[in-house]
Order: sequence, then structure tokens, then C-alpha cells
Amino acid sequence: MKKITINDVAKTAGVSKGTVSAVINSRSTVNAKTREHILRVMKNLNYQPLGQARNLRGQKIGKSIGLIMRELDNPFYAAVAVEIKKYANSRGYILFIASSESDHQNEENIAQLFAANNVKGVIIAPVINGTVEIEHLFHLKMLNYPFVMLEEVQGILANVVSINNVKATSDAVKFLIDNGHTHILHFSGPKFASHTVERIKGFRKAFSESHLAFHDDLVVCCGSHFHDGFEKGVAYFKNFDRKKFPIAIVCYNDVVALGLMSALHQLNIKVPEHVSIIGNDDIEFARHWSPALSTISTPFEKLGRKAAEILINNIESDRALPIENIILDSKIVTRETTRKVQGSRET
Amino acid sequence: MKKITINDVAKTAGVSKGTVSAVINSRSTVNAKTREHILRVMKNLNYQPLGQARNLRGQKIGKSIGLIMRELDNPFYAAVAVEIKKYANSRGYILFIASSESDHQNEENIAQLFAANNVKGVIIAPVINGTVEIEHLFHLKMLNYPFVMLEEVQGILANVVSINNVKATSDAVKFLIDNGHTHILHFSGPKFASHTVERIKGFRKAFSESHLAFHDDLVVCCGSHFHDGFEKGVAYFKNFDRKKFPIAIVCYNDVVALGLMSALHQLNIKVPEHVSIIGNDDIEFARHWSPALSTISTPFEKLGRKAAEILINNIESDRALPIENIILDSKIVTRETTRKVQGSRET
DNA sequence: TTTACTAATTGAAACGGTTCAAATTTAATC
DNA sequence: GATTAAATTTGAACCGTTTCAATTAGTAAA
Repeated sequence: MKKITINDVAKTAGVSKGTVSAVINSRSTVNAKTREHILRVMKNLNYQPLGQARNLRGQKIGKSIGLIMRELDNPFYAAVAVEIKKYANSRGYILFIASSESDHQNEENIAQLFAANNVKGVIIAPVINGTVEIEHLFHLKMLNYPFVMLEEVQGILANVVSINNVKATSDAVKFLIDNGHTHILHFSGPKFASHTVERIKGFRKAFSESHLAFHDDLVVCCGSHFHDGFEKGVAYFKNFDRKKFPIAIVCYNDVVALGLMSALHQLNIKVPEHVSIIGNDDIEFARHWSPALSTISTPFEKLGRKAAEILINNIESDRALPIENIILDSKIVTRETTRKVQGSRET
Repeated sequence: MKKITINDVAKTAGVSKGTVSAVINSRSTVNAKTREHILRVMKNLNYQPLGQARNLRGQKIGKSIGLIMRELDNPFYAAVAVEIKKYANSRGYILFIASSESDHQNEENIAQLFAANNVKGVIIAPVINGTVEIEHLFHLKMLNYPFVMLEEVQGILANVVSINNVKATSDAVKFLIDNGHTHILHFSGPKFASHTVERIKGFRKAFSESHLAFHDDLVVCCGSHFHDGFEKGVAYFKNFDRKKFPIAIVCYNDVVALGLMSALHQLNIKVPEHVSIIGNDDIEFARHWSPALSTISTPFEKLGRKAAEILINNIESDRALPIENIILDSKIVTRETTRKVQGSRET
């Protein structure tokens, strides 16, 4: 069925399309009786004005930017989203959020849709599934469409605002070493996520820069969800030789740490007496949990604000702005899940 | 400064705008050298093709729907959003999320922006701040713009999919009464939220339908965040006469319940020995907390799915569909924060 | 019944692109 | 150098609205 246009309405109502347009836009110049009539015809024909055409002439509608997250329920990017929104609003922009579900094709479709629908620019948490697909990013560049990425992507020169995962994890390990720990594990994140890769790299880096020897068993493949931490925790500690305590674990993120703690609780292993734990992110629940979680605090506010700022500056600039690459440092906050270990190395 | 158009590019590049258009759309018919040249001119002029005009002719780009939440970090609507997205994707739609920050004007602006930008329809968690403003909803109706609301709004006849808050809270109270409780409180939600009002109504209803007498002190004004539950919990129980235990509390939502539990823990009051607690929502952390939270489980999946289904059916229908008003029931799930109380009423 | 306004309606020109048949160039073949 | 086919480029029509000067209808005063 062909789409109903303003012409169809005008024709069946027996008026000009200028009048119909006036009704659509609630202009007061149209006679009450005519208005009613046109409204009725609109309803009968189930006519829906095409927004795109409406704004083609005088573009005075609101400004907006987009955010492409990888998953809707990722607490990390949820926290960033809140900050992006705050800053965007402060500069008069509305934020639209979409999720790529970590799928390249989705990421591309969404970016297209944003660009095609008057969204002035976009912040992307890029999908990095082993193979990196960046054609669509090139396409955005060609269209001069402003965008900022929340993680670096090899092969494309674009604005990036991200956190220093290597340093964060490395600092955490060093902190544990300074506190006397000699047996340190890493419960790592989902495969292919660049955060996972970088955090493992930071973990190894700390070893190579200290007296401790690294071996692959120290990295336990885990994931990013509560149940990942719980399940891997149970699996790892079910038949664990208690003589090897105390140990320390740097977790991929806070919810994994919380899941792990839940597993340990169930196995009657004490935190931090037997196991010290450090999370990553510093989500709200981290400080409310009992015991309160020591963690690596991500500068969400700065991250979101900076990304949005660069994006909007680019949008509002007449000329092309220089490309920025900003990497922010995290900070360790110690609460109740870490402790100093005495000189003795076993038990 | 005037906006650069395809004409400007064509003119300065010395070609026709058809050729420029071909470059923009990566058509292979254009000569490599010409392409390079045009690309260079585009870059120099900082030309950004206007998406709206691009799709005016052949509208073959993707389909999308919008969701207007009240706050980005509201766990209730976050859970609904995930479900809406799932269903929308299954029907080939991308979901865009925006937040009104509980502000009428924002809600209106966002709805306008969606309608003006080729988003086919919208699901709204309506703002209800005492005064109800619904002009913009009428405007959407006039434009025949498809929308579904997640809470009923007085004065407008539109599609609604919501949950039965009155019944849910009432059921919770009755459950507690059946388990021997005689001293039951409600930690209620943020002022003006319709959920708050309905849940208080349900709380009172249960009293009026039982032998227990209601009085206003039983409803403690609280809020919707962890710290609300914590603070009101501390305030209420700081100097509480322990002779009055056991008591039971129905909380506005799970995070308030969790905050309250945290306060009780700090005051050395035992859950459920001294205080039984029931939350509302059944967020993921509710079952992971220790003790695991008894709560009223919201049918998020059904809620989101149904709202999206109605919306998309409306979008894809040629004629106007009958208005739907669906109210879903929640279900109590008992875990570790509630217990049966013996016949004795005090201590 | 004119006259003089005011209120309501019309219609053609944008808006900034896409499309595609026709025209023009370029390359290949004889 | 002429002929043909293939590769490029052009330009006018069109997409569905808004805009606004010009026109027409309606109304009150003279």
C-alpha cells in the first residue's frame, strides 16, 4: 500500500496542502470548521506526516547526539551514559542511546540510522570481536560525521576517550604486592573485549616489573557477570588447598568480584582473611556490599564528560578540529576486602 | 554561517551534484580521480550531508522505535528497556532510548524529536509531577503518531501497558498477615510517582480488607535509592524500642530494601529475626544479596514485550487499531528476608 | 450597495538531497 | 581514422513537507 501524503489529505479534504500543513502545525490562521474537517480526513486516511520532510525546510528542531553502547545492561557503560547525558543536556543536546549487542552489523546500522536521522554526532563503544571491522567508521569519516570512540580501535584515526586499563590493573597488582601478597590471581573478562585484553596486559606487566614470576594459570578466564564470578569462584575454590591461603584476586569488574565473594561465602572462605579481592569500576553496590569492596575506581564522570565535550565541540565547529586521544587514569580505593599480609608466605 | 550543501560542493568541485551524490553513496560508477577530487573538496568545505534530505527520496533505511524513560538509572525501567529492545530487535527495529529526567518539557521535546526524525513510534514512561501535562500527548495523537505508555495517565485515551501496583503491594501485606505479622510498615517511594501512589493505595487496601487497623504512621516517606532506604532506616530504627519486634516492612523497591537492610545490619538488628522485609521489582542483586531478598517480582519480560508488540503492531497497521489497556500482575517470591511469626505478638 | 478591513485559503517556490535516462568521454578494436 | 562498446557524467524530475506573498471570502461600517 502506498504511503498517504499530505497531497492525499488535501485532495480528499478538498483544500490546498498549505491549509493541511497549517492544521498539522496547529497554526491559528485556519478556520475552526475547516480544521475539524481536515482532522477528520487525516484520521480516516490514517495519515502520518513524514517528520523528515517536515524539517527539511526550516530546521529549527532540537539538537541531539547518539550513544552506541555494547550492551544495555553493562554497568560500566551505563555509568558513562549517565555522565554523557548530563553534559549533553548542559549544552542543549538530548542523548539517544542504542545498543549494538556487541554485533558489528548492528553497530553499523545504528550509526547509519543516527546519521540519517538528524542526530548530530555519535559516541561509540566500539565492538571488537577479534576481527575488527571498521569500514563503516571510514564511511562516517567520509561523511564528515562527528564521532568519538570510548576505546581505541586499531586502524582508524579518530577521537578517542578511554581509560588506562593497563595501568589500572598493574597498579592494583603492585598495591597487593606492596601489602605483602605473593599469590595473586586475575579473574579476567569476556573474550575479545579490549578491556579484557588490556587488563590482562596490565596484570602481566606488574609481574614483569616485580620479583614475582608470572605463569598462565594465574589468569582465570571468567566473564563480566555476577554468575560468571560466582561459578568460576566455586569451580576454582571447591577443592582448593587451604594451605595456600592467603591469596589475592584482581577481578575484571565489580560484579564479578561480588559474584566471587558470594561463592567464597558459600564455601566458607573468608574475605579478606583468606582471600583479598579487588574489583574494577566502583559501581554503587561495591561500597554498599558487606564487606565493602576494594576496587579500582573508574573516572566515569570525566570519561563521559570529556567524550561528550569533544563530540559537541566538533559538531558546533565550522572547520575540522584536530583529532584527540585522551586516556584517563583510574584510582584504587581500598575498603574491606583487602588486607596487609604478614611476612610469612604460607597460611 | 550558511550551511554547506551538495550544491556548494558540486560548484567548487566543478561537477554536477549527481556525481557528488554518487561519491557520498559510494557508488562505483564514479571515476577514481573524480572521487578523490570531490572527497577533497568535501573535506575542505567540511561538508556534512543532511541525513533527512538523503532519505526523503528512497526511504529504505532501517526502522526504529523510541523509549522515553524517566531516569536513566532507574533499575525498574532499565529492566523493561532490555526486554523492549529484545522484542523490537526480533521484529527488525532498533531501539533508541532517551531520558526525560522526570521533566515534562523534556518529555515533550524528546517525543517531538523522535517524531521528527523518522523514529516510527515511541514507548513512554510518562512524567507525572502532581500536575499532569498532556498537551503533547494530544499532539502525538493528532499526528497519528503511534505510542504506548507504561503507566496510565488521567485524561488521555491511549495504549497502556502497566503493572498492577495496588494488587502487588496488597498481596504482599496479606502474605505478611498470613504469616502472623501484625506490625507492618511501608517504606514508600518518591513523591508524585504514580507507582508510589498506587503502592500506598495497595498497602492501605490490604489493611481495610483485614482485621488490622491502618494509621498514617505506618507509611514512611522514603524514596527510590539505596541511600534513601539506608538513611530512613537509620532514622527510624536508631532509637526503636526493641520490645516492638518482630515487625515487617514492605519497601517501595528492591534497592530501598537493600539500603534498609544495610542500615539494620549496622544497627545490629537481625533480618528476618527482628524485621521481615519485602522488596519490589526483583532486580538481579535481590537474589544475590545475603540474606537473599524476598520481593515482589515484576513481570519485566512480559511488560516490555507487550508494550513493544502493541507499538509495532500499530506502526505496521494500515488502519488505526483499537486502543489497548493491559495491566499485568506481579508475583511474590519468598527468599530469606521474611519468616513466619509465632502466635505471640510481642518479641 | 460600496468600501475597507480582516480572516482564511491558495499555490508556487523552496529545502537538500536521490535517481536514472540520456549525453558525453574514454578506451578498445579493426 | 572510424566504429563500437564501456565508463563517466549530467541535469531535470522528484521526495513530502513548509513558507509566504498573493488571492479570495467574509464582515462591519458608511
